[in-house]
Amino acid sequence: MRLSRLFFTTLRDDPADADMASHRLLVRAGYVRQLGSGIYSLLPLGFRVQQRIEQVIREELDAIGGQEMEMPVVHPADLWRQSGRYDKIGPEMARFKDRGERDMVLAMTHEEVVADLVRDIVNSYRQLPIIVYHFQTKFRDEPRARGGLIRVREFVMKDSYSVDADEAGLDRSYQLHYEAYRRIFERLGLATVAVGSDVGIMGGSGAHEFMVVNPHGEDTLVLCPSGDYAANQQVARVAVPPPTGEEPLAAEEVATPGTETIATLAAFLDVPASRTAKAAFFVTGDGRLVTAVVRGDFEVNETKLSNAAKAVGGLRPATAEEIRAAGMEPGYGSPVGAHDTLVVLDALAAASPNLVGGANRPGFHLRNLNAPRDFSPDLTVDIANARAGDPCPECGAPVTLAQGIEVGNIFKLGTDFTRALGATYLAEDGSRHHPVMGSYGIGLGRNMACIVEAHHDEKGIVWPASVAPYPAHLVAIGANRDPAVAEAAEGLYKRVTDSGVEILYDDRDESPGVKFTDAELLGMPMIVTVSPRSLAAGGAEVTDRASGDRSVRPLAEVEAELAGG
RNA sequence: CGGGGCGUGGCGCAGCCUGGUAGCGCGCCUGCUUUGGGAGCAGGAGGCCGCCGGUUCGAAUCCGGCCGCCCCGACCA
Repeated sequence: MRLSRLFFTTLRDDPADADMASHRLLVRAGYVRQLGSGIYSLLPLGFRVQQRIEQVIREELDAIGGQEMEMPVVHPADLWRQSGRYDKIGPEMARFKDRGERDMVLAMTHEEVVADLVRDIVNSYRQLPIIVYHFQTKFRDEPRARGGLIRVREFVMKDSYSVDADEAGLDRSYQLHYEAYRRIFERLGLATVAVGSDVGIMGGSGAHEFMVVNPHGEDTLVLCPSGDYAANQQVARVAVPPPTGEEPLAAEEVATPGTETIATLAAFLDVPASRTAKAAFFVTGDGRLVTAVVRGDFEVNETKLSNAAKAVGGLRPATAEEIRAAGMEPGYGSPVGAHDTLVVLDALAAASPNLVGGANRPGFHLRNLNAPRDFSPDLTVDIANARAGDPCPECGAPVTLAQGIEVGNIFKLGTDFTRALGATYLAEDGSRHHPVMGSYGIGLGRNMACIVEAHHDEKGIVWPASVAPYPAHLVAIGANRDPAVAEAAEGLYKRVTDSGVEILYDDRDESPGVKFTDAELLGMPMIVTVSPRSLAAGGAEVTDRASGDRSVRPLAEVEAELAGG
């Protein structure tokens, strides 16, 4: 591709609205342009990178038996009503009516379509298992786009779906994807950590997210330094140490004026926050009051609480009136004497005797609070939010926290969708079952951005060879005043191109400085310079973009290497 | 949705406070010179100052409303 013809432009200045390196560089180097908030065009260079990422994914999914297909972007709303998600999903799903006044949606994902196809096509266990996938545009009306290509509203995603006869089959398909994802991200040059994650609106029995550690990441990861444990903080377990053997003491009320926070309470009584109990109050989407009790030195993890309480429609903080209506006092609250509320006690708090907790009377707390003696929890489960330095739930070493960007995810869906859509198959013994599904996603643009995050320097992008839009960038210097340069560069370009290998060729009438700067900004793995100087030295100067190593090599040798792919 | 910031030529910005009819750098076009690290000289093109309304003799500038974009938070396969 001749740069003189390429539809692109480089920018000398950073765009004002770009914060992240990937955003800055992809715009400056002419790979992408923004059209609206969270909506981007891929220019020819960016599109080629996306295609190369796509090809890596395609190869690895084909290798585990995946079959590529394509499913529609626009779905009838009825399909989503059948799965129950039409009402479950909020305004992030775009909805519209077609000319016949029929409700339609822009698909955020394709579980429904796969389940619908399975319903039509699969009759027998002999047809299973199946892995299908496609690369398709998604539109999700995110509340806030951010970080350039990191969180956008319209994007191309690879989504694959496994359909198996039973849970054991799902486990195999899930494991196949897990391993394929490892290989994919390895080939893309992304260092990922697979973390256990929340299943969210998908339901299902298990999920992992493949995360790239990055300070701009939107998720917080809990990582064991020895690699024994990695989880999204949303679901990260908090270890419960063995009982101390401390005997429960008699509860006693103590006046604690003006201590509505754990910090003021601990200071007033001169006890560590870890010897207090914190009550937090929420209301579920269907109007139930949930009282969560964690140790005072922890925060409530709302995801874990919401899952434990099976909160329909999520949780919102309760109002003071709602708390008082259940017999509790904001700022001095505990489940002692409470009524009409689901009490969820954190496992660590349950294992911590003699805490200071609210007396449900303004200005008073209770010393030596102990469950179930002083109140009866409906549930005793882990609902505390993991902190840096907490012991790893596997090995006990202190965990660290890091921010991460989710570059891929895998979900065990189970039979929710096939059940809802009424897809069944006949087993060997003639019994009828719902196929078991899994779903697996990778966002292409986000991966492109993460690759740039991981592979750039102060001069520009440094593409890994696996995804570079072109393997090499040929720069002709002084071609318009030295016919030998023009002839050598044109000849090299023509013969390499004729061999079937496309490279970038800077044939523009620009100064050497501009050409070198652009070549480094654009980031092809190899920069080949042909100039009077290089010819005098015996050929073309070859620069490795990543290492900066340079050498002058005979034209024929460079040509052979490029043509050889 | 809450908080903050920003909207002036393709890009980056100044001008706004204190109203008087728009400027700088880069880029772009033409010519000459230059040619291994974002060249020089000369000439030139290009702006509904986000939109609507108001105040005023006069608005990029002051006032009101709206729209858009970015960041933090809320939210989130």
